[in-house]
Amino acid sequence: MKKVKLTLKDVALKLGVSTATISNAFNRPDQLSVARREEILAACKKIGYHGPNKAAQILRKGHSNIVALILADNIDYVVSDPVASQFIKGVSKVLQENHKHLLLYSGDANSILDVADFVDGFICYGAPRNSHLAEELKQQSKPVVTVDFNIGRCPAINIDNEEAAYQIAKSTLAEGDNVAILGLRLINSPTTCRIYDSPLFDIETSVTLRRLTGYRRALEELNIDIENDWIWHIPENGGAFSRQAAREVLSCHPRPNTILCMSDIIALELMQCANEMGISVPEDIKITGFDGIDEAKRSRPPLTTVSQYSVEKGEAAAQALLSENAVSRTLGFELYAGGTGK
Amino acid sequence: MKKVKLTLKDVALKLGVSTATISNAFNRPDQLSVARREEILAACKKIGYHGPNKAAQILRKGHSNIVALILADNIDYVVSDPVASQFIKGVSKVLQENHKHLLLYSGDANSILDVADFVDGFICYGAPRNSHLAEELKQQSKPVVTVDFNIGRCPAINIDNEEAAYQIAKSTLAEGDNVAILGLRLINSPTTCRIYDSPLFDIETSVTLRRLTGYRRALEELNIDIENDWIWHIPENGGAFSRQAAREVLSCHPRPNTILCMSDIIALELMQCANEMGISVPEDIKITGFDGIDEAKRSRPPLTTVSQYSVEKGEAAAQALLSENAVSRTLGFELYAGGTGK
DNA sequence: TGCGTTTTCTTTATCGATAAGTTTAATTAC
DNA sequence: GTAATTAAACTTATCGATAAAGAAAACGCA
Repeated sequence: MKKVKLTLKDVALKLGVSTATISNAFNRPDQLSVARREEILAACKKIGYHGPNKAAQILRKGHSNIVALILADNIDYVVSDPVASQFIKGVSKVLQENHKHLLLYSGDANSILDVADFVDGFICYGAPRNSHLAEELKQQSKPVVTVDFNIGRCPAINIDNEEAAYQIAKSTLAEGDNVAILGLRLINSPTTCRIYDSPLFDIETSVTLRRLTGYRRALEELNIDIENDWIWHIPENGGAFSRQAAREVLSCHPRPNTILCMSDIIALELMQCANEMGISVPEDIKITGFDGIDEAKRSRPPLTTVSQYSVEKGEAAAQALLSENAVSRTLGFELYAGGTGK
Repeated sequence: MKKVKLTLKDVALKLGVSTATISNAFNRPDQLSVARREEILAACKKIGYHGPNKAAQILRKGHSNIVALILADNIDYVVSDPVASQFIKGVSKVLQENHKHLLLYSGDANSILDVADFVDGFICYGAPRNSHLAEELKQQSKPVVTVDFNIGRCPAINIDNEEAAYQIAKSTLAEGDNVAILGLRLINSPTTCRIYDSPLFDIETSVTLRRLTGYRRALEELNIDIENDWIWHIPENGGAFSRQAAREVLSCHPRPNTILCMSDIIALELMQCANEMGISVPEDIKITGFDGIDEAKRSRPPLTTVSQYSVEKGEAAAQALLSENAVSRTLGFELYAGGTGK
């Protein structure tokens, strides 16, 4: 058994035709007779030539069928987050249908230039916290689609975070409520804390700040005041960070009777804490989440939250990238009336 | 602003040196004087040349820094599965540390030949159900690491599924128990059902069959008989399929007092069903899971299960792929005594 | 000064294909 | 039967780099 790698040239030589003909047999059937084509393909199979080398094709053709999905956060964090997972699911589904491959790329890494030469485009999920990367994205000549933020010159997929937050808050709150907010990534701090007077992130790139705006609008309409020490900043959407905020807020005197959480993970952690501390939901405190992950539906009582259609978001992003003249889209959301908000 | 793509040649011409020198400036610093190198690098930055084209490098150098992670199941399913997510997390961590990129590849797709020409190696997570792919893997000339199964000629990362299942069963069961098993992927059926006399999958490639063997060993030691109609097959580790099995098993007369589940997802679904039906855990039935996902620890009562170190598994797989002379490894596990098994 | 060695840089073949442009063969037209 | 047209195959420049081998300059040492 020969272990040598066969090339187009070898095959051409062996079959006594030109390399162009072999190449055409594989990618341009109209350039040669059907009989010859089948003959060649059969011969290739026989001698173990599996088709043109992809690396060479990438160079020559200028595209690779690889799409890079840039995750603003660490990959290792993102895959554990149900919302992001669902998004990836949607992306990968559409890519597979179109015979494209998915390169998972962390925005933490230095630069997208590492892959820009060979991928066919970028989907960027979440505003990069690395400003360097944001700049590179803007200057990309390859197609780019942004999700949950926009950079102007390319299609963006969003939901109306402000409106969604407004609605969930409005549907839960009642005049006279004593409200706290467990926020996600509001200020530049690596630890969980109240926001006090810290400068907030840029509302242009931060989905969670738009949610805050929505909450505030609802609060205003109900004449409820909320001060900054009733708003928590949680740096990452994970159990440990959320747990600390949950403990703090539940230990307050007086304890708020309504807590708006900017993610389901946070809300679920809060529910568990409440349970451990003997506080009943929703009798003692009302809780709302955001995202609509599966686990929220399995909790007892089920979490009152906003469903984002994360899978559809992924699909929309991938479709936008693959289509020639895609436009930005704002996708819908849906209130999910669980049992924790009334 | 010129929009042309600069090449090594252009740069060389502009700077009045050879292409080789520019190339060396970027990848082989020892081949030219420090002064010249800095001069060149500075000039490149100035004219907007960001370094050698990666597509061309891949062809010429024969490697790409891309590692393909082949998922036996659909990607879209896998990213929603906590165990797989944790695994991916581990893989991506190690790859990032080594400046490699991660290509997520679904085993459902026709063939790995689509990417074999340019990736540096494969990590295959779970035995491919597509036998075609299994064959291709065996014949790969690129490095391959298998996880949760082995194909002989390349390093494999496993845990001792049989022993783990044996231990969790042994620690939970008592003589005289009336036992059912909710199994995962035991027979070739797309629907949830009891296994009856259907032929089981191959124990060589199926982790869950090894778990079954472990359970059986424990049952034998306790003189507990179990018949095939007390063993369910669930085709995928997801809510809907599990729910059906859960309903069925809980509706049996007489109802088993101990149910061994081959995944935490299944066990959690079972707990929820039990709850809805007014059956208490562990008073009325004891339940064990398998995997040790986070949600299992958050459930009430926490699930009694076996923790696999999925993240570590991912790390080990990636390390094995990257190291020259890697060997197969069997990783450890740990019993997690929740409140559902005693 | 002369000869061997080392450093620095250049020349050139090569990685494996594709697509535009040509040539040759086959078909149709009249 | 010959010109015009179409189909089928071939030639070759090119995609953008790298690495081996070679040339030139600089250096060391008697």
